[in-house]
Amino acid sequence: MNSSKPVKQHPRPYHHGDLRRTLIATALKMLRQDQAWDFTLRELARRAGVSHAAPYRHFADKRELLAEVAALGHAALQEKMQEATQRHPDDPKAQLSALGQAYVAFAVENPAHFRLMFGPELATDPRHPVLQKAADATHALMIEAVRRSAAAGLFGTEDSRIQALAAWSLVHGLAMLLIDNRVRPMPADVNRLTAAITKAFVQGADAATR
Amino acid sequence: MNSSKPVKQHPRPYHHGDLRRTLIATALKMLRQDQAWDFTLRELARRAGVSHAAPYRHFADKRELLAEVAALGHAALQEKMQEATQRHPDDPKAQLSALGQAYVAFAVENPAHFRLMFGPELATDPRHPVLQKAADATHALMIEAVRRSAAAGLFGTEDSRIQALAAWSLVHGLAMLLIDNRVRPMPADVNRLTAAITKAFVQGADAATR
DNA sequence: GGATGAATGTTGACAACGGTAACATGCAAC
DNA sequence: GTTGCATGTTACCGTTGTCAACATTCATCC
Repeated sequence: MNSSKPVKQHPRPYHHGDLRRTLIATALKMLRQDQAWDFTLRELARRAGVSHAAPYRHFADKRELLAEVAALGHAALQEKMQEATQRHPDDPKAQLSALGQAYVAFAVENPAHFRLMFGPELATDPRHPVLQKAADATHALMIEAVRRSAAAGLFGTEDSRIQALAAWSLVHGLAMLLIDNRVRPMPADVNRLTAAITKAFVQGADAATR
Repeated sequence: MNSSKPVKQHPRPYHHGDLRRTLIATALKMLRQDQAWDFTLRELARRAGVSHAAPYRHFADKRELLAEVAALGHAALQEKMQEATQRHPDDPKAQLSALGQAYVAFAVENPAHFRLMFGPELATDPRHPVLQKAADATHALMIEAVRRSAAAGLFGTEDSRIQALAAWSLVHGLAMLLIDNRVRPMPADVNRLTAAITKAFVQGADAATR
């Protein structure tokens, strides 16, 4: 019977209650929809249903919000990478290849998020340790995989840090070229293309050891 | 000898006279100085010594100006790439390696320009054919070099388009990771690092043919 | 050689943005 | 219940990209 007192339910909690999470979730949604990370903080607030100044109660500024979102992206990417390697428990070569494919696939599926994660707007300044740590963890996964391959005899005697950087560069560059529409027409079966390239890389490294 | 009539010389041509070129030149200067391409159109006008609306007499909007600047970057990069290949007239392997090094060196020396050239802000929309053509020409140089190497027996039987994409991805990714400070500490001798990686790639491809 | 029109530049306006400050509201603890 | 703190809102600031209206110069034709 509709008491006259405002119920503390869905309709309009005068204090949103969970804005921080909502803002991040909305930002993720906008990343997916607009394929661009340069949305407006005010637009974000609008979609979250709050005033344009509300976000500032939870984030110092726009960059801090974006950094957090980017860090989440790294977490998701890392998960995909680990999943890919675990699919080939005893085959370092296959692991490395699968890792690369997972990397590129993530970028192609989440282009805006990927660009945000690696873009210069957040990368160059040292003010966001959250993002820095997340990015380092991604890098570490790459290095680890190459180390395992090296231990299994791949890569010959080359410095494994350099080989790791080469592997990372290869997939990172491919991802960038693909999502920036630099490779046209964008191949329908990106997976096959990526597989071909990563396998060629591994094979080359393999052959070079002999 | 100094007629009283306003000479059409340096001091203050009430009509700047060569604004278009000046704007582009100033933009290039700001790219170099600020290491960022997101400067303000108004700031650009200020430095060029004109009012904030003057640029609109020469460019439809900011993106058009940026597209032109990016296209110039491609031209410069292509020059460096060609120069590098011509340094090794009869050695396709060395050519490919030198090309890659030139590519990365350009990126490291002109990070903001490089990011502008390949960034999504101008790449994804089809509205700037100038830039599109310039970028395609860069790509073509890459393909050409790989084709020559393939003709010389490198790469075995692999599809040369795929190998070209792999080579491009490698150097592009390395460039991106370097200028985004993803590889830390930024190695003082980037050239040695790049040389090691490109040579490893060529050697791998070479070994794979046998 | 003066009128005329196209280029080119300037001023002033607009909405939108990121960010801050002052004020309002609701929850929680004494 | 009062009181304090977290959280939300409104009002404001300076800046930006862009446009429209006005001003100035230059080339051209009678």
